[in-house]
Parts: sequence; C-alpha cells; structure tokens
Amino acid sequence: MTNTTIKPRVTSRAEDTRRKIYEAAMEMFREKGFEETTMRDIAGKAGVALGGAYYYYSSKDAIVLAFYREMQETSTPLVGGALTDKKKLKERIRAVLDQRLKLLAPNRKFCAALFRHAPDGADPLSPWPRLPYLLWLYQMALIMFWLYDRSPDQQRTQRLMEKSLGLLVNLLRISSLPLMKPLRKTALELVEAVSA
Amino acid sequence: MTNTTIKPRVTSRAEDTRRKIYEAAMEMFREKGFEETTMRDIAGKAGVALGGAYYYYSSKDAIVLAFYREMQETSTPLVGGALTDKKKLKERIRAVLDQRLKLLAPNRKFCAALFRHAPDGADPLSPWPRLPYLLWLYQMALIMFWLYDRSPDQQRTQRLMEKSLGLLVNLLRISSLPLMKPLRKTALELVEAVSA
DNA sequence: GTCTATATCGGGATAGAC
DNA sequence: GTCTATCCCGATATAGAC
Repeated sequence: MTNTTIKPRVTSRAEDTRRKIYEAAMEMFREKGFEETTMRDIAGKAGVALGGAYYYYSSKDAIVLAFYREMQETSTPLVGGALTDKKKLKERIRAVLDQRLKLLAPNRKFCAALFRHAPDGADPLSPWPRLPYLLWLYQMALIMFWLYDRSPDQQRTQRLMEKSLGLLVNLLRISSLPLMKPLRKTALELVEAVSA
Repeated sequence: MTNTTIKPRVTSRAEDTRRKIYEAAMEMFREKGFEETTMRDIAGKAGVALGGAYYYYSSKDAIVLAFYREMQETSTPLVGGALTDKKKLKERIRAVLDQRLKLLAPNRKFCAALFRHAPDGADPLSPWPRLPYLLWLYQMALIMFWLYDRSPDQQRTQRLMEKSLGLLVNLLRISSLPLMKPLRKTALELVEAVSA
C-alpha cells in the first residue's frame, strides 16, 4: 500500500516541518523583533535542531523572503476581490491601499525592523535641515531611485529629476490660478493631516 | 612647558587614530560592502588592535553614524553655497538635489547596502503586480509613513490617505482640462524618463 | 588617556556523521 | 533529513604597557 501510492512531489511531512519553522519564526519576530530572535530560538521553538532550520531556510533572511512571498500570494486575490465592486478610480485605489495595510498590520513592527534605519533620526535622509515633509518625501523617492539606478552614471535619475522638477513647478504655477482654490485647499488639508 | 600649555580637548594623536579607523572602514565598505567587512579587517587596515577600533567606535554601526554625521556637516555649507546665486525655485531645488547626490555618489553602493532590502526585487514592496511606477512610489511613501506612525491605530495614516487620495483625484481631473496640455505633456515625459 | 593582547561569549552559518 | 561539532565574527571584558 505505502509503496503503490503516488509519491508526492514534496513529502507532506517535510512541508509540515518547513511550516512549523516558519510559524515559529514569525511568531517570535512579532513578539521579540527580528534582530532579537536567534536561529537557535526558532529551531528550539519549532522542535528541530539548528541544522534542521538551515536545511529548510538557508539563512535568517530567507525566512523574511518567505514572508514576502506569502504577502504577495495572499495579497493578490484579496485585492482582486476588493476591486470587483468598485467603479470609481478613487475607490479602487483606496481599496488596494486598504487591503495592503490590513494585511501588513499584524506585522507592522516587524516590517519596520526590516528597514535597517539606524536608531531614531540617525539616518542620512531624515535629519537634513528640515525640509517641508512633502519635499523631503520627494527627495527621498529620488534618492531611492538613484540608489538602484543601474544606468551608466545614473543618467535615468538625472532625466527623472529634470522631468519631475518641471512637473512640480508646473503644478505650483497652476495651483496659483484663480480656478484652483479647491486644489490648494486639499493640499493644505493634507499638510495638516500629516503634521497634526 | 608641556605642563603650562592648555590641554587640548582631544589630543591630535587620538583624532588621527580615530580618523585612520574611519577612513579604513569607509574604504573597505566601498570596496567589499558593509556586511563583508569585519571589525578585524578595519582594525588591521587601520593598524590598530581590535580593541583599539572599539575604543573609538563602540560598534560597527557607530561608524555608519559617523558617516551620516559627516554627510550632514559637509552637506549643509555646500548646499548653502550652491543656493546663493540661484533665484528661481526650480533652480534652487535642483541645486539642493544635485549637491546631495554628488556628495553621496562615491558611496552609492554602500548606501544601498544600508537599506536591508533583500536581494533584487525580493522586498514586499517592489514586486506587487506591477503598478505604474508613480503609483508604486505613492504606495511606498504611504507605507513608510504608516510604519513609523505612532498615533493610536495609525489614524494619521488614515487621514493622510484620505487627503492625498483627494488631491490625487483632483489633479487627475484638472489635468484633463483643455488648458492643461503642458502639464500632461510633462507628466508623460516623466513616465518615459523613468521607464526608458 | 591611548592603546595591545587575549580570552570569552552569543549567534549566523556550514560540514559531515548518522 | 536530521543532528553535532565547528568556524567565523561582532561584541565585551580584562589586564597591563606606555
């Protein structure tokens, strides 16, 4: 009997162990944080030896990757579902953002720990003599783009800067036109919402 | 003589050693990356014992903090200087961004390593079924805000989302007005610049 | 105060026995 | 597939040279 059954591509027992390790890790990440949780902790909690944990996850980061993958896989259908009955653009974007934040919510602290920003206000981006928050965000986005820009001499960043600056200035010019009062009002409310 | 001179706040010898350690560290960070460089490497290259390195920098991260501080201190006067002869807003913003990217440029790879994004496209933010890049940036900014939002239940993020969505939709509506052709044109060029 | 030398520990990662 | 032993490295601690 045991011999005639079709062999599963991965034994369910192996998948169980893998899952046990993953769950143990995530639980401890949530409770104690990422850095504070050791592979020995994880292995112990999952009831396997240290080597066993590494058999399934080649590194501590690999467990994070598994978390990323699970977020993606869970997120896609949920977002799809949330979109079906939404017609207006605004509602659709809101539905997507809502879904993603809800999904990440139980792991918010853990996610924050994955950005290795040095302790509070000590990263090179935040403490530059205070720019208005939105300008800071713009700069931040540009720098992130630049960090991963592989074009020679980061030329794409240069073009992006040129174009986005043009857009920004156009927007500011336009927003001073008399018809654009509602635009200015929303923008002001936004600044209030952020800084309150 | 030696006794009557005013004692320097920090001896120049100490500052030299500190500097030697810092320079050695930064050089190796640039060449081999952050994770791959060990404190033993740094101490060796700087010509001091391991304990010596820890005497001046209480941790590996402390060297990164020193880098942050140096970036800030160097950046402020440079930006100030670059601004003096610029009148137009666009030129002023460009001058600031240019200065900062130039300053970071020699350490681009090192800076990228400080974000602990898992290897290429494996972070939870980038691979979500491809949104247009600007929408992705918007989402990214919102998530970063949310991660560090300490208001109860992250209510500020909720408000920010509400207001920014309103602004976004207003902008889209406005951009379809006949007068706004130049705005649309710039926006399209921007998208091209990013994806080219 | 500024270091060297060395021992020790905890934790990520690997090798090889079983 | 699983466990044990081992290595390396970041970090701490200590004793002492100068």
